Amino acid sequence: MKLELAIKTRKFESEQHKLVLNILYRAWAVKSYVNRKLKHYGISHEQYNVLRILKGSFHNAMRVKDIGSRLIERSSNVPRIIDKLEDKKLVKRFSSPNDNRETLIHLTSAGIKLLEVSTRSIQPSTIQSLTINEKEATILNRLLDKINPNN
Amino acid sequence: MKLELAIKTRKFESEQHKLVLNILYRAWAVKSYVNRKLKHYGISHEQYNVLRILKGSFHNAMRVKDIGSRLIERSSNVPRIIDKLEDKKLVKRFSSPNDNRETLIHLTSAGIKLLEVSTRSIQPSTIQSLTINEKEATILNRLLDKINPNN
DNA sequence: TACAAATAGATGTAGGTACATGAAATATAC
DNA sequence: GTATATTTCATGTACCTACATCTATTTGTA
Repeated sequence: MKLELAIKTRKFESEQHKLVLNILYRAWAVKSYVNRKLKHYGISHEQYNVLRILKGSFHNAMRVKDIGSRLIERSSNVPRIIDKLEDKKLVKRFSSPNDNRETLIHLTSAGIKLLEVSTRSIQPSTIQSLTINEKEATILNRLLDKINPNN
Repeated sequence: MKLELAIKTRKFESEQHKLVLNILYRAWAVKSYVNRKLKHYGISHEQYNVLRILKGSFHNAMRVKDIGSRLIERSSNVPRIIDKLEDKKLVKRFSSPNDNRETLIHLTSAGIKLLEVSTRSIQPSTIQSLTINEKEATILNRLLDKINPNN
C-alpha cells in the first residue's frame, strides 16, 4: 500500500520528508503485525526479541547489558522485560561468578520451545509479505544505513 | 551507521530479514531523536503529529476520527492525545453542529505558535541528517511501499 | 588500605500504547 | 415508528517505555 493511502495524505514537503514518515509507518505496520501474532503465545515483541538474542548467544546465557546492546529499540528496561519472561519461566536469572554486579540470563527449555513455535508462526508470513526480492532488499539496506538522526 | 554495528549483530538470515530489523531500527532512531528534541517544548512525538495534522486541515478543525486516520501509528488513543493537548491549551474541543457524536478539534493560537517554533527546531536537522538525496529517497519510498505485513 | 569514581542492574514515576468496554447519537431494518 | 445495529468518542485496564535515581559491587588512585 502506498503511503499516501495509508495515512490519507497527498502531498509531502519533499521525498526526504516523505521517507521519514514512510519508515515510521512501515515500522509500525511490521511491529503491530508481529505483536498480533505473538499475542497467541502470551509474549510481546520485545520479549520475543530478548528470547531470540539469548538463543543466539554462547550457551544461551548473557549479561543484562549485553542483551540491551543488541536490542533494536535500545531501552533501559531490559531488567523489566526479563522480569516478565522470568514470571513465565521462559528465562532464569543467575548471578555471575566473575562479577557480583552482573546478572546472567539464560533460556529455560520452556523458553526455547516457545521461541521455536512462535518463530515458525511469524517468520514465513512476515518475510514473504514483503514482496521484495533479495536485490531490492540489499539496495534498501544500504540506503537505510545512511539514516542516522541520533545526535 | 551500519545496522550490524548498531545492534551488534553480524549475520542475518537473509537480506529480507535484515531489512525488517533495519526498518525497525531506523524508525526507533528517528522517533527517539524527535522525541528528545520535542521534550524542550513539552510535547511528545504523537502530540506533535496531531498538531501538524490539524494545521493542514480546513480551518484548522477536524473530527477525532479523521485525525486518527491520518496518524502514522494508528492507535485508538486519539482522544487521550487530545486530552493532553487540551490540558496545555494547544487545542480546543467543540461539539459538531451536524452530528452530536462527533467532536471537532481545532488549534488554538498557542498551538499554532508552538507548532511553528518546534517545527523550526526539528525539521532541518532531521532531514539533513539523512544524507540521502532526492533520487535515493524516491527509490526508498517506492520500495518501502511494497512492505505490507498487515493482514 | 581508604576513598572517590565508575559500572551493573534494579526500581520509582510519569507518560504512552493496545485492546476491550461503555454511553450517547445516529442510521437501518422491519 | 419502534427496535436493532452502527458509529463516534470516551474511559478502564494492563502493559510498555523513557528517564532519573538508588544500591551494591568493582575499579582506580594515592
